[in-house]
Amino acid sequence: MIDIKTIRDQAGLVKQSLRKRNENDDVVDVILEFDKQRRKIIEAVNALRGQRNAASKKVAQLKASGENEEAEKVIAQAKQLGQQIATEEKKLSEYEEKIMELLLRIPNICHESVPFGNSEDDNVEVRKWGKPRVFDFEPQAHWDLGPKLKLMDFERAAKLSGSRFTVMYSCFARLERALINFMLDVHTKQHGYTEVWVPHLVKRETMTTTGQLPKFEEEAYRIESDDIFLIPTAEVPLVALRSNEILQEADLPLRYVAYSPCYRREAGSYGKDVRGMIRQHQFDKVELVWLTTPEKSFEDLERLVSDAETVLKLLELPYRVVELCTADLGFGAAKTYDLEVWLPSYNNYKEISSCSNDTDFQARRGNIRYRRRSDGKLVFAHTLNGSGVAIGRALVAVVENYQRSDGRIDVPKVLQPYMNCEVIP
RNA sequence: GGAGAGGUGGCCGAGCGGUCGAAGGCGCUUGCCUGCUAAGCAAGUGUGGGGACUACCCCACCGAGGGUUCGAAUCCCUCCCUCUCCGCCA
Repeated sequence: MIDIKTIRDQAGLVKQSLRKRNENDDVVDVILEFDKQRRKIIEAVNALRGQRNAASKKVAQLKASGENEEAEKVIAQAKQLGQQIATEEKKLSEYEEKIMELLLRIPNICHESVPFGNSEDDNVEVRKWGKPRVFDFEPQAHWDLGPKLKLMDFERAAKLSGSRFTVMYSCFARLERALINFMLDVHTKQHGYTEVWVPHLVKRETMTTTGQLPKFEEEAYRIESDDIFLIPTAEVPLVALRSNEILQEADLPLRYVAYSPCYRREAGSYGKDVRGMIRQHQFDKVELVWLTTPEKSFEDLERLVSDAETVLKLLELPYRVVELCTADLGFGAAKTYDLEVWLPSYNNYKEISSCSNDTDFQARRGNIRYRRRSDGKLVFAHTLNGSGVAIGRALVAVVENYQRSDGRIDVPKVLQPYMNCEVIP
């Protein structure tokens, strides 16, 4: 959520940011008008309440000195005031609700460094690492190779759960688990993250903190009986972990890493990535989250990206780093880098990690603050999140990039201790 | 799921219808004192919102939301959470 003060003081900037994202900016003027009304009512309510408080005080005094008749008179007046206050308060809460509803649906303000663009085609490649392997045979896509090896089973997954699910057996199932452990170890041991184990079902409030709600409710799986949601990423519980808390500046940055399954309805992506396990309703991910200060957050984002890159480097998977343009930026993000891994089946790079600085957008929604040492003030923290990295897509990348002409798959060196083998199967 | 207890400021903890934004303690800040440190003494120390927009005034906030009342941290209702016991259970 952006600060209503920013809308008041820098309406132009907010409108510009919305337009850069290809969004309508009319909402800004609507909010400004509601805000004007709201403040007018607040003035009125405050004055009325002041009068009533004074009257109540008088009642206490009069009763103490035994002037009961006089007290009754004042009580009658105060009762009148109470009714007026009630009407004004009702109007006030109506405006406040309207403003909050709109505010919760406005995306974060793009950082000035974000390249302008109209679609994902305008994203900017920042750097490349590794060279896509040149095969001396026709490499197979994982959706062909996996079932052929009887290690991936899309048919039975569909029987159990419908489309966009996968069943895996033996070496592939173990590879999934190996990747999870490998990545958690890299981030905890090499990068110093704190490992967190999180709930996969969260409250509406928690989903609102990170920005999944209210705008994208149709994207989430919801358990109706309890109005509780399956997390679409561990970012949700990790960011909200410290909601409504006051942090110590000395403790910042807090850096969390968590493995979790991710559940996404993928509403509206009907034609996309229909083959294989690239786009699933359920997938595993190791997620990185930082809670940091406004002064450091953009610098920290570079660190976060580099931490995610380390995983791909260690796996020796060719990838590139792309900076998202304004039109492709996510709802809560002020700036985002995507990591894209080379996939032979796509003959292209495919997103495997997305690293964003959400600035104070989520912190304001979740009320995550810290006490600033320099002046003792409470300020909203900045939150960063990034995949470190997506497990399912990493598995696909390993399978496709490490395949041999005989259909077997070499196990990347760093995974061998986790797999207890050098080749699959 | 059943029975009971409870949720108060950065923390601990009083208050149970009016002068309570909230005693007391701890912590923190400043000043004094002091070879250093510790102790001691004194003062200060919540957040948010409105308006004047400087040192000022007002309003709200004692888990959340409703209600009773001239007036609620204090009474009533609903919800959330924590703890204890019972039941069930991976």
